[in-house]
Amino acid sequence: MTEFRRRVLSAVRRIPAGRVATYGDIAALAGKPRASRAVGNIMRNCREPGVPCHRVIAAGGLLGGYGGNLQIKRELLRAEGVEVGMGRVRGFERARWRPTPVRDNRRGSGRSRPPTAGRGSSRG
DNA sequence: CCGTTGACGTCGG
DNA sequence: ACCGACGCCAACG
Repeated sequence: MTEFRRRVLSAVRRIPAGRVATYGDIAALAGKPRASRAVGNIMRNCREPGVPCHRVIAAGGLLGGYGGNLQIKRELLRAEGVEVGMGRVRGFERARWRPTPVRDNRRGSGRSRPPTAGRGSSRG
């Protein structure tokens, strides 16, 4: 059990029913906004009880994957009130879990983009 | 919107 | 310990 791992599981557990979160969000909550992949891996072997890995979807509201049982994932979400379309969540932005509701005075900004380091750095 | 690219972290053989 | 695969994401052209 690594620090990252437990953080991810913890973040997923924090996802309330009727809402969804993306791998990137979970990864970010875990402290690694770039470890979205790792989150997927952790979810894959999601054997931990109480971890609603079905509430974790891909970016853009895409269901993502569920060991090929996307059907199950879809039903689970729908059972919680999350409308799911053709492999995509309806009102994804609405159902997107907001651990930090940016209900600040200013609007439009506030979302700091991660320093996508590497882009054009050393390739090959 | 599509294809390509760079990066993190974990699992399985 | 090494390598490939993965339920991915953001950015560029």
